[in-house]
Amino acid sequence: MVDKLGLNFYLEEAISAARNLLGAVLIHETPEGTASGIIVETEAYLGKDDAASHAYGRDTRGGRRSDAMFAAGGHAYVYLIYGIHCCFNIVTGHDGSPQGVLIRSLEPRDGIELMASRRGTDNPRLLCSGPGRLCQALAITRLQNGADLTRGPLYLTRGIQTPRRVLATPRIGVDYAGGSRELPYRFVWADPDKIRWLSGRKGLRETPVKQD
DNA sequence: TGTCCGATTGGT
DNA sequence: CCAATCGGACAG
Repeated sequence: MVDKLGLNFYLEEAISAARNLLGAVLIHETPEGTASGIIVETEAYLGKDDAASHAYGRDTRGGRRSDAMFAAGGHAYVYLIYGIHCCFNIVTGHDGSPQGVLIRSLEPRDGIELMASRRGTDNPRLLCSGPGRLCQALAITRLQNGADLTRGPLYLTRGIQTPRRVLATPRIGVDYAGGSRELPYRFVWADPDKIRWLSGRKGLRETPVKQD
């Protein structure tokens, strides 16, 4: 178990965090074994002014599904979508500021056999390309909602590689969000060896994002 | 209590 | 293109 990302990393704003999370490694250690992947696709979701966000129109917690988004950065927000799949978010910012980063795709790294078993497929491209798929591959469920990512078996580490090419595109599946629909809050690692792991190829000709 | 629908996925 | 499957959000 190596250098977990610490609290300071998670306190930044969701948009810059979403960009900076590309290349980090998401790891889940379970009794079955350890599974991990390199983050290659993210989306930022902001607070009460972002119509695509589950925190839209909200200033405070209120016994709702999205309450975990109000936690301090470094916690998990996991929710069930379509009654079937889970989606995993990394909460960012300070306590009371509801924002987070949806992890949309990973490049599979450790525990590939375990992930294949959980996913019911050997096709490496179908293991972690998509928010629901990666949750199944890493055994992330609503039990992890609110989990502290700086302590415990679900955590991140700094990756080895640094993205050379990053694109920003509109977020996927938020056509209901009116004016927020077109905001370029989806970030994809667009280098040739990473594109194959993305959940979709749409919008890959959008705004290039300045590198570090 | 009742209705509507989703930050998705997999199969026709 | 469409069904799966269920709980959150909101109207009444």
